[in-house]
Amino acid sequence: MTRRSYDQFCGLARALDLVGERWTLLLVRDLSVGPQRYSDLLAGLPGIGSGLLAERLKQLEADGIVRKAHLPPPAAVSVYELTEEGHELALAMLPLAVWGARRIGDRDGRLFRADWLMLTLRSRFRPDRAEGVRDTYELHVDGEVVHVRVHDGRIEGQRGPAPAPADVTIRTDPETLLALGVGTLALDEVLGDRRLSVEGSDEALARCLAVLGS
Amino acid sequence: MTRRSYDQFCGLARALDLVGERWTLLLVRDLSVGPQRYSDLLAGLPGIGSGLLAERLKQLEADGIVRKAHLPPPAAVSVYELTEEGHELALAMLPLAVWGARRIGDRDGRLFRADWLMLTLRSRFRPDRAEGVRDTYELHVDGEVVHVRVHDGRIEGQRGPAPAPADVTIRTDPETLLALGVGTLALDEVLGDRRLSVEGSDEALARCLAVLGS
DNA sequence: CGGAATCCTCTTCGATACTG
DNA sequence: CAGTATCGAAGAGGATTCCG
Repeated sequence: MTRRSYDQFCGLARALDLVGERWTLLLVRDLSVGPQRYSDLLAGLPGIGSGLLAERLKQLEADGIVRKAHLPPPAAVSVYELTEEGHELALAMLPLAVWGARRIGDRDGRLFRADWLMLTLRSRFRPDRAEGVRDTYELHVDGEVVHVRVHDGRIEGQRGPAPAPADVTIRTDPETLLALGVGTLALDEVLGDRRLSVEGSDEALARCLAVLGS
Repeated sequence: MTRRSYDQFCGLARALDLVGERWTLLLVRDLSVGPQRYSDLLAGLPGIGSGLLAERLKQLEADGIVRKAHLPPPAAVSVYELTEEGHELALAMLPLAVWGARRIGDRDGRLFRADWLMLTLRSRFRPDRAEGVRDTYELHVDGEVVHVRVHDGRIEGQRGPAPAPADVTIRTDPETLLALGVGTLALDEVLGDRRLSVEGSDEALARCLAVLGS
């Protein structure tokens, strides 16, 4: 059970030794939005197979990238979550995700989950424009809801609807949102379009645009 | 010969479909320093196996990341080089390389090549401090020589010694240089140290430090 | 039912040998 | 030198079983 290694004194080779195997980075992606249970991870990655998921999680745990946490009763379930190192990794793989998003082509029947867009959304975040902003933006895409909270110059995504009424609510489709995320489409180009609809005060919308770099 | 795909409408999954297989990103790394012949690539990646190298190159070529070029006579050899897309990829994988470099531990007998440090070196480059700088820095590490040229606010690495006398020449060992590259060690900490020696005018050295973010 | 370990088949990898 | 061909070994995928 000794893991294969490139055995090179090189940062990239080392990173690939740790997280270069099949499924590993996608696991980190899914956990980067928030803790997940084993069965949620399994369901969220069609094709992985239970044994492989268990093995990958064990590796990530051994490497200090993922940690198992137990939610207090009455929930009393155990979840997997990223460690601090894991969150640094999630940040480091962002440019790769953006590179891929620019070459993604048409949807073409591929699986889609709204929380994957957290990645591209995070990549457009401009901390320098977020000073003093404390907003919640809700996103409806393809029947799913996610929201992001901006506060203290940071951005944080979550699955599901916002706990309190959102400052801005955006409804759109995966293709449009992805194009916005990678910058091949500007938000003003689709504002009056049927591909996208927006709710919220003009002020909040202006902040949203600024913070997300449009 | 149909390639396996995650089949997800997600930038990261798409990137991994394209370059997530074993050896692929290391190939891109090696080509990011300059064109290479088939046999050089093979020799530079111990363990890859000739068949796999040929297949990966074919895939990368089909995806527009790598291109085959024929050098004019009398050299008359064919080499592989990155396309524009390939160079964008090389840039996008940099943060991952830095993340890995911070977790690389001790050398411990692992293979090392000086040109791999081009990656971490590039990651420390500060274009904003490079205005008007037109320098060449030569690096001697572990018996190998590489050099970087800074001009027009850009940085470019090459294997081998600098064509003209370098403005700054640095001699050090892999561990020290990697630590400098990821920022766990500051250059002034080792300047008077036996781990590192420097040649060049004080002015050139000051520019070198500024441009490489020390 | 969540969280795996096991078994079996198929694909991919790694190493060497071979060819234009 | 630039690749193909071949083949045993390792890894992946899917279903089933086990355990609390």
